Amino acid sequence: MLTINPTIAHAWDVPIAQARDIQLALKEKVIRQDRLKKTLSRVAGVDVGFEDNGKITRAAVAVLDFPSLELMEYAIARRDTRFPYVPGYLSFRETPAVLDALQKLSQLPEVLLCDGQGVAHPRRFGLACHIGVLTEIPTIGVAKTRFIGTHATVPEEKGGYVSLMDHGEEIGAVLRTRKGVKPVYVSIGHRISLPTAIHLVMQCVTKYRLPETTRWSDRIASNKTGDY
DNA sequence: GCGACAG
DNA sequence: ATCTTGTCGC
Repeated sequence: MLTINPTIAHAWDVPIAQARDIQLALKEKVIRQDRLKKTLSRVAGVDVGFEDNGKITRAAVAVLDFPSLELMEYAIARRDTRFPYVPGYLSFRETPAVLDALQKLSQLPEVLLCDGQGVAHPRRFGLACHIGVLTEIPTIGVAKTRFIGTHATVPEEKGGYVSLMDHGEEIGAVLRTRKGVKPVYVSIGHRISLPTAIHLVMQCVTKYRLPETTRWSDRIASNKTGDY
């Protein structure tokens, strides 16, 4: 089951200024080194969607067997949306529902790929970090578009990548998961190093741009087509 | 002051 | 995120 350290648990329905304080306090808890199982057997993806013009937040977690990437289990959770979308504070809008979904799983995943940034964030505490620090599950941020940072031209071949930089600091990697597709933005969430995160994301990719973990959670979170 | 801005 | 059709390219 999912247990959150009461020492770091906090309110979600807070003003932006307080959300910022929470980020500044929790960013110190982020572990940027590998603290995950050597041999993985369960990897998961999490994504969030909305219903009723945004009134309802819906989170979906898809757990896949590793390395076969076959869907093993999934969970969906819905709750009233309480926080607006404000760049830099996405986690305050989406995390509550994500925690609910994780709580429904029969077994927690050994690593979780999140749909958004990890430390590639203005205060180095994006969605993936927030979910990771609260749950202690190793997490990786896999975003479809850039939020902050600059980078050189990304090599065209599959698996090619360059550092995502911000004020001289490496905050992530811009990774070409397939030849001829737009790259994805990978960053540390919690309990994993960037090299390991990049490698793991590639291990979760088959024939599409996005890793299977996020493809499954996307599909489940948005009630789309697909058998599962 | 003027843009940029995860989902 | 979500609203939405056809269309260009491999």
